Amino acid sequence: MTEPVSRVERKERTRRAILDAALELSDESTLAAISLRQVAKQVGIVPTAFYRHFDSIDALGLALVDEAFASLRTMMRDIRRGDPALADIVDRSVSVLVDHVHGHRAHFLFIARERAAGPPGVRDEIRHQIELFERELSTDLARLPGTDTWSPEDLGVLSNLIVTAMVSTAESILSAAGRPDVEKQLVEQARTQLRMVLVGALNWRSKP
Amino acid sequence: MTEPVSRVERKERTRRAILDAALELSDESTLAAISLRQVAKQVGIVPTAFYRHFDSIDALGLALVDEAFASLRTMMRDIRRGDPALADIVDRSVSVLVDHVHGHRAHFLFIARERAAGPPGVRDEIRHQIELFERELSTDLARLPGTDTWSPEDLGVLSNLIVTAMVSTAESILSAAGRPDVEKQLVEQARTQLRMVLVGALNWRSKP
DNA sequence: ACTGTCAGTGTACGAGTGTTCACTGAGAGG
DNA sequence: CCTCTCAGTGAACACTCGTACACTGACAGT
Repeated sequence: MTEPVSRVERKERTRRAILDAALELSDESTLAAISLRQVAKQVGIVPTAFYRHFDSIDALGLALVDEAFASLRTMMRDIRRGDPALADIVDRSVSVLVDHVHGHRAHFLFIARERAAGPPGVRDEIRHQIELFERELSTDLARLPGTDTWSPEDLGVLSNLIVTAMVSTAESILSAAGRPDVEKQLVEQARTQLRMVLVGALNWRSKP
Repeated sequence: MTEPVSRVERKERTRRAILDAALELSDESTLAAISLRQVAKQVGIVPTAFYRHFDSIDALGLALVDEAFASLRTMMRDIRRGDPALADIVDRSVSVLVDHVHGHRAHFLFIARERAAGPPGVRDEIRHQIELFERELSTDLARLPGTDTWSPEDLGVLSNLIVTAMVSTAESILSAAGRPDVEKQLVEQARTQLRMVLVGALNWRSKP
């Protein structure tokens, strides 16, 4: 079963266990309210051993942010993959988002919490990553037909609106866990909102 | 100066001091990470005296939520007051929002944090209050001309989108404190987003 | 003037906190 | 084989934490 246990491999395994433990504890509390000792107890190591892997809880938080956004990036790739048929781009985007929220529930929960309440460094990093998403979306939108008359500024503004709506949708879905009817309604709402925004976009002229 | 100090008045004064202290401490941390003793020290009372006013930190949190949303309600009234001239309703709404964010910075900061990371009871209450705002906005929108063809569901969806965007704007402005140029840009972005949504709304037909 | 109420005090407790330090012992490299 | 590295140990430190308890003394009602 667990035969080849090299030294570095063992260390990496413990590191993972620490990350998972912190993620699990973040379910019920904030990172700022989690103690190094709680994490250590959950992992099954002595508190001081924690320092072999991270300098502080804050550093652990930054590592978790990296991890969470790495999985978000694969989500974006999933959305872009395949046809850019404008007709069902909305349905496709929303359903991929919902799938990822379910598949990476802990990560989304962590980001949602720490975005507002995490240590300053963690908050800044999350804000920065979300900003990167907006920029990516912006260049994607620029490739769409009908956006010729748009100024780059307006494209950015639109991207921000869409990303904000999707972040909000993800957070709502998280808090609707275990109530499939509520979730279904939220998904339908997200679809409608995207369509509304799209209708607005198609009738928009920059510098009106 | 401080002549008429009746008993109940003294108590109320201490209660206010506790609320203010908690609000101030929330600037740098989450309610869940704030200790009863920190609050007591800041107020200048002994820790056990805290219980004369609140059963727990959570109860304090709920009181703060009530207070914060009371001031938000006056904001809504400010927006509604006066002419419903559709032309400058956007500019008016945004500028009132910005004014209130500046005038009640601590309250907005508190809500933004606790909305995502507060104790469950506090989170639920905030969510509920925001939902009430959406409903209010929904009935306001229904009074606007051109919404005849709208279904009540779509009105709710649109309200949610607008409220979400405004909440996000408020949070962004909070984190842009001390950088007037960034704030100016955010305000302009909020205006543009509302206009985009409005354009979408005017071209919308329910059940397309 | 006498008395009851009650906001605030002071002490004490057991439990949990981050961080230090010297340590152990299994795996890696020569 | 023998040494070096280093993930994890365990005791000890000087705190902070929430809460229980008996208390004081100024105000309010009679």
